[in-house]
Amino acid sequence: MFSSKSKNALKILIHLAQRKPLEYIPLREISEAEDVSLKYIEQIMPQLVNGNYVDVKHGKQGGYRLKKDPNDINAWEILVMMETFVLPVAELGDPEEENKLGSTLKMWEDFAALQEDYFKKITIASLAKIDYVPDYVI
Amino acid sequence: MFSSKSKNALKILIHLAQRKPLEYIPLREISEAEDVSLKYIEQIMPQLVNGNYVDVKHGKQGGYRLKKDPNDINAWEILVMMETFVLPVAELGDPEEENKLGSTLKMWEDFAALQEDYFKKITIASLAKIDYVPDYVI
DNA sequence: TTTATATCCTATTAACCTAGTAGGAAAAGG
DNA sequence: CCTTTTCCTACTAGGTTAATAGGATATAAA
Repeated sequence: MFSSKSKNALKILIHLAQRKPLEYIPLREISEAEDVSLKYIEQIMPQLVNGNYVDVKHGKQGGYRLKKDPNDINAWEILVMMETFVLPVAELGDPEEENKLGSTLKMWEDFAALQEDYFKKITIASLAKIDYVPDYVI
Repeated sequence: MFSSKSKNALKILIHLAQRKPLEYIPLREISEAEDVSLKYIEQIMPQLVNGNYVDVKHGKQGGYRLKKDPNDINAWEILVMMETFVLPVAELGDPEEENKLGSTLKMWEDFAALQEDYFKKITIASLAKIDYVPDYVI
């Protein structure tokens, strides 16, 4: 199961993508619109800032805004950033550990690839149902 | 991430599929071969019995044996049986909850279907690399 | 009938993770 | 200086998992 942090991070990015570009949106508005507590949402934002997905402005009239074209953000990178693990089983990646999976190794590897491909094809723009996106050159 | 119960349940079924059919295999042997503690494996077996995948014989010369043709057991049904949740997000299934997912709903639904399809196509026989399986009519 | 072998049942522990809450500091505009 | 807003850090409660453990029960073989 994906965490509520992942789910909410996606919802936040979608919300920002649907708002007027280049305008700073305070968390209070997102919190009310998406029905997530302000305090909880506050914990998600630093990662989105750190990942260079959003821009911050402090103080009055401040808030967050998208820093990238939503066509250039895919769901997979957000999940990877927010989740502790995105692997179907912990053993993958370490050849020593992978041995323990025996004949199931390929099944898990192929599934991991399938999952990654699936989410990489989904963009924030497509989720936000945006057709045309103005310049995001900031 | 899938639990170690799921991983081990699959490995146990594969082990049984690779052994001589109709013969009872004691857990001690599986425990040693697959490097899982006897006590831990003991907790997994009741579910496999309950799901009608294996047959039990108590006492001396007892143990477990496959009750179904490994070609007729797929990985998905084992995962569903062993995991508390197999959904990518908890909201799926309940229309009220699904609303909270907003425009990400379809993404999660489609992924759930993709995952199910993927694992349903994988049989214990294929994992065990068995070509021909004798009668499992018990 | 005894003994060794096996499963069965139930409890417990430790570790980890997550979700959500909370308080107050710092930044910045008006 | 006041208000708005983010930032930082700590905390708590709850749930889940992995793994261990002890002893009861079943059964075949000697």
